[in-house]
Amino acid sequence: MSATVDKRRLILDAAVRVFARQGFHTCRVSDIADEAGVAYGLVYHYFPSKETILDTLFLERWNLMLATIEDARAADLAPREKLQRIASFIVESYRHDPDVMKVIVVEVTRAANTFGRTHVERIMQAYEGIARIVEQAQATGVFRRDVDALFAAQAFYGLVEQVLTQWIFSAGEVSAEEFERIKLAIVEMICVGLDG
Amino acid sequence: MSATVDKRRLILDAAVRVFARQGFHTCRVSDIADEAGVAYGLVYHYFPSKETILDTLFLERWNLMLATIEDARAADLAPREKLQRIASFIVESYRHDPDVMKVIVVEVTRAANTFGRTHVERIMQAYEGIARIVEQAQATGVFRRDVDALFAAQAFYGLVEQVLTQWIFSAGEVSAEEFERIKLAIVEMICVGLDG
DNA sequence: TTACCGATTGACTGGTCAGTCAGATGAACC
DNA sequence: GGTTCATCTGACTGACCAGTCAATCGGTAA
Repeated sequence: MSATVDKRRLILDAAVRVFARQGFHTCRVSDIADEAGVAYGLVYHYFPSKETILDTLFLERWNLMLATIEDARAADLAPREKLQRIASFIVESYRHDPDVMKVIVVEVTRAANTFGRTHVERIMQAYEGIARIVEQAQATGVFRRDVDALFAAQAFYGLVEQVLTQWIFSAGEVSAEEFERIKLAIVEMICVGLDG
Repeated sequence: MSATVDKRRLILDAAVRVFARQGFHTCRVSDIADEAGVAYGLVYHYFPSKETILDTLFLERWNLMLATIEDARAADLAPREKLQRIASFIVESYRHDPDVMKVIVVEVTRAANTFGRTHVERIMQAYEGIARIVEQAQATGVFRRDVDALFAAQAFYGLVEQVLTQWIFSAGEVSAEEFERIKLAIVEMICVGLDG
């Protein structure tokens, strides 16, 4: 760790870009090294394996997410505002660094079935945190009681992830208005539904 | 194509199991051949590449899905029943062959970003079909008009996919009651929302 | 019986790439 | 100058695997 540049960080940031562009399985470790402007071997000085890099990237962001969910849950706010905070956090995460969210959604969340049993647990923690918010709202009568809380949490998270997927697919720039509009639309959709 | 066994079909079915178990990138073509009880070379007699096998599996099922969506849209039913048909089709698809749905959710959506631009288009067709159902329901006043139809379609599909993901995660058997319960819960959630 | 041809076999090849390692660099300190 | 140690370098290796291909099998028809 020098005063000039943190090479470890440099490698992580490069890896995000490469994973987002080429996909985890398709890219080579040398691509990451090149993108970071660093020698091949240095990657293995800081990380024991290619997969560890992906794990690190995922955990850095996901832990922030879990913290946000817990903060929202514990906050003195209406249930709707709590969900709003979480939706906003995820949308802002994408806005600030689309590549990280793309990698998380495409490479980790979806792939968690095939490998990394560890991550499944961490991913579930997010659902459970959101479910707890729903339960509390049901207890106070703000939300209907005849919906399973975990199911509601899945609906919420599923919608958010779908929105990100849509942005990832379209590959074009998303406008500031779109970000703000969607943030509100997500919560509105989940709370009120389609019936007119 | 003999009267005894269709080897091509045998290979496709084996591939589904292998992809679901090991993941597309992680498995070897020889794993597929072994699983099918067929010589390695025969795989390449029927398919030009490993990726083509995945494409074929995806298209077989996705085309059924697009047909179901179009049928539902054109049917003389309440909008809610139309959505119900689609949700039921996907849930039943999972019930009947979880491996196929797992591969589609996990591998194809992932691949759609990195390569296979073709698939993105086909995937979008599903959203658009659902969106058309929503639009029609908005036109007749059954659904609220202040929700973007494509966004509503995403919410619907996102929830369904999330439910599948949950079942894939849990890796245990899902009961018949659970399947029926969830089918209804999906549509209820999308139409009515959480507000009490 | 023979000739033909698609189905089937599995050994082999050529290229790829994750991870290793022996050594270079340079900063800090004596 | 010399010693030490973390940082850094990139050529190399060993394993792996998608895809090829020459050979064999077996059914059909002349």
